[in-house]
Amino acid sequence: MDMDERKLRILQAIIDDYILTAVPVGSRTISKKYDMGLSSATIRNEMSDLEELGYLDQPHVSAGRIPSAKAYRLYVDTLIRSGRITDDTAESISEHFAGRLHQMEDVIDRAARVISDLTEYTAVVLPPKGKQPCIRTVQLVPVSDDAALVVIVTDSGVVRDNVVHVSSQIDADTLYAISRSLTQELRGRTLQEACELLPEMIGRMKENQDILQGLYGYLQERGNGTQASHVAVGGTSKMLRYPEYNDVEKARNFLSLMETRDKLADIISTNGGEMAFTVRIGPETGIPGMEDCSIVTATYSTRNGQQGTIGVIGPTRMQYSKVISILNMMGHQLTDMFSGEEQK
Amino acid sequence: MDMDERKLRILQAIIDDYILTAVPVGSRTISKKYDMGLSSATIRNEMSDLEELGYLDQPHVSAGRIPSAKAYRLYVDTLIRSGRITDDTAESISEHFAGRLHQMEDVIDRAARVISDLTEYTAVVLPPKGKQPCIRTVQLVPVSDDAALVVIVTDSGVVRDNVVHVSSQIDADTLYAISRSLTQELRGRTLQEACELLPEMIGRMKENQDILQGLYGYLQERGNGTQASHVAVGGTSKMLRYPEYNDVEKARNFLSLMETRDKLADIISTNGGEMAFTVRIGPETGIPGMEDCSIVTATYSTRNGQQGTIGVIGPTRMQYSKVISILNMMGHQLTDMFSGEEQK
DNA sequence: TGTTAGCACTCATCGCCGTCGAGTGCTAAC
DNA sequence: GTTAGCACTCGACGGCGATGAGTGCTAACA
Repeated sequence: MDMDERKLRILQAIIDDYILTAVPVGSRTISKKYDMGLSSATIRNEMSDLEELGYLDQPHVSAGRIPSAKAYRLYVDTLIRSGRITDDTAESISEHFAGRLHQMEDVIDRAARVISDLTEYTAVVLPPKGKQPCIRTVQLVPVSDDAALVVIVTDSGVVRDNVVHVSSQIDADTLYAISRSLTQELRGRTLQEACELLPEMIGRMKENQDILQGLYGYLQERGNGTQASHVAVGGTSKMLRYPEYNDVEKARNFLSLMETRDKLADIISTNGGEMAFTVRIGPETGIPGMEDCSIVTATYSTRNGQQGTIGVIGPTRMQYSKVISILNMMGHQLTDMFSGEEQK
Repeated sequence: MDMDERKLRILQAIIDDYILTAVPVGSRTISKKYDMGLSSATIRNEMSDLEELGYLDQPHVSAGRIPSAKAYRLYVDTLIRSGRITDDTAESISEHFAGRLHQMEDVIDRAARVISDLTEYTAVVLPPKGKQPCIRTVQLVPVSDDAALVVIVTDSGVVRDNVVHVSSQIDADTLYAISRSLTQELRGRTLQEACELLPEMIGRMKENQDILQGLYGYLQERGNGTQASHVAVGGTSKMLRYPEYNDVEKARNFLSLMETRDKLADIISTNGGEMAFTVRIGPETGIPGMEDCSIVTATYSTRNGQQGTIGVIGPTRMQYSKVISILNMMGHQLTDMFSGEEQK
C-alpha cells in the first residue's frame, strides 16, 4: 500500500481542517465539508491506511485523527514546491516601516512586532551576524572631564558599540588626534584582530595608555559571546491564544524559554545558512518541551553579506503557507533596508 | 467597635498566612499555627469584627477569610513605618553587577533581571528621565562615503544617540571641524532648544546644509514621545507561578500588558516623584484587569538629578517587606552606579 | 475490486448527586 | 470576655449514567 492521489487529497483536507479548528477530525467531517464525492466509510478506510503509513495519529480509539509531524512535513514540502504563497500583504509590510528607523535595534524590534501581528504567532528576529565586520573608523568623543566615548564604525554599515572610558584630562583636539591614529592603525581589521593587535600598541604608545587599555578590555568582552545580544521578540503572549497552550504549565515553560534570549537565539539561528527557509516541525526542533511547536525561519542579509534570521514560533498546526509568505516578504524588506542607503 | 492591639495581631497573622499559602485562612489555623493563646472561637469573633471593619473578605460563607486591599494597605504602612526591612541581600545585589556594564540599557536590563530573580516576581525598570538633558558635545563620525553618524553627548553622562545621515563626500577632518562648531553653538542647550535653534542655523551656514537638515529631523523625532522607549522587564513568566494567575485568560491579559511597553511605562512611572516608595494595592493601581495585582515602585537618580523608576508587579498577597527591601537596595545601587564614575 | 450502508463498540465529555470536610455563626456556660 | 458545642453552609471530589462523535468490521452492491 502506498500514497496515491486520493489519499493525498484527503490528507490535505484533514490538515487544513485541523489547522483551522485544532479538533481531531473525523471521517464524516471530511466527506461532508470537503465534498470529495466519497462516503464517510470510504474516507474511513483511507484514513486507516494513512494512519498505518504514519501520516495520522489517533488520540484515542473513538476520536478523530490528527496529522502527525510527518504529515505536516509532507504538507509543507508540497506547499513550498508548488509555490502556493500569496503576496497580498506585500505593501502592508512596507507600510509598517513608514516612520524612519535609525538604530538597527529599532528595525529589529519593529520587524518582530510586524511579523507577529501579521501571522498571529510569536516572532523572533536576530540581528545580522556572520563574518566579523571590519573596522572603518575609531573615534573618541569626550563625555566628561575624565571619560570618553569610543565609537567604532564597522563596514557592516551598522555601528556597533560605545563604551565609556577613563583618561586623565585630555582636551577634545587631542582626543581627535588619538582617534586619527587609532583609525589608521586599525582600519580594515576585524574586531578580533584589533583585539590581538592592541597589546603591542599599548607597549608602543606610552602616552594615553589608559585609553588603549580600556579599549582593549572592551573589545575582549565584545568578542566573547555577547554576540547574540539583541534578540527581538514580538507577540510572546500570542501563543497563549491557541488551545494547545491552555495548560498553564506548558505556557510557563514556553514563556521562560522566550525570556532566556541566548537560548532562543541558538534555537532560531539556522545552522545551515544556505537555505532561504527552514521549517522545523514538532520533534524536528529538537527542543525538549517543544514537541508541539513548529519553527519557521528565513534569512535576510546586509550590504556586506552578513546574515540575519527572522522566525516564527507557533503550534505544529500553524498556517504554514501564510507564515512562509509573510517571512518571505519580510526577509526581502529587511534585505532591502539593510543593503539600501543607510539613511532610510 | 474599633481596632485594638489584638485585632491587629490577628490581622497580621492572617495576612502572613495568606501571603504564604494563597488559601483563605480559617480561625483554627490562626489559633493553632500562630499561638495567640486564644481559641478558634474567639478568633472567629475577632475575624467577624475585622470583616465588618473592612479588613477581611469572605469568598463564600463556609470558607476562611482573605485580606482586603485595605488590610494590605495597613500592613504595608506599618511595615514601612516600623522599618522592618532586612538588609541581608545587600552584597548579593552588588555581586550581580560584577561584570562591567557599558551601555545604560545593559544596566537597566540587568537590574530588571536581578530584581526579578531576588523577589520572584515580575520586575520593571525605567531609564532615568526628568529635566531635559543638556547637550555637551556633538560629534560627527564618518560611516561611509555618503553617511555620517551623529553622536550627541548629554550631561546626564549617559549618551543617547546615533543617527545616520547623508552628506556629499566630506573627509574626516572637515567633519571634525563641523562637529566643533556645532558643539560650540549647541553646548548647554537642551535637545528641545537645539531643535528650535536649528532652522536659524540652517539659514546661516550655507555649506553642509544637508547635515544640519538631517540633524534637525532626528532631533524632532527624538523630542516627540519616544522618551519612554527602553523599558526593561524581567521575569514576565514568573507571574504564572502564582495560583491567582492559573487562569489562562488572566495570564494572557497580564502578558499582553507586559508587551505594550509604553503603557507599562505609564503605569510604573510614579507621578509623585517625591516619594521613595509607592505601593499600589489591587484597585489602587487603577488598571482594569489588575485588581488582584500590586505594584511597588522605588526611584533612583543620576548625577544630574534625573530620576528613574524600578518596580515590581506581583499578586496582592506579595511579600511586601522583602520586595520593598530589595527595591530599596537596588535603588541605592543604581543611584551609586549612575552618579559615581562612569567607568564602573 | 472498490464503494457504501449498517451496526456494534469505544470512549471522552457533561451534568447529577451524594459524601466529606473545612469553616462559620450562634448560643449557652464558665 | 472567653470558650465549648452544635447546626449549618458550601466548595471540592468522585462515582455514575446518558450522550454523541467516531471508529472498525462485515456484508451487500455496482
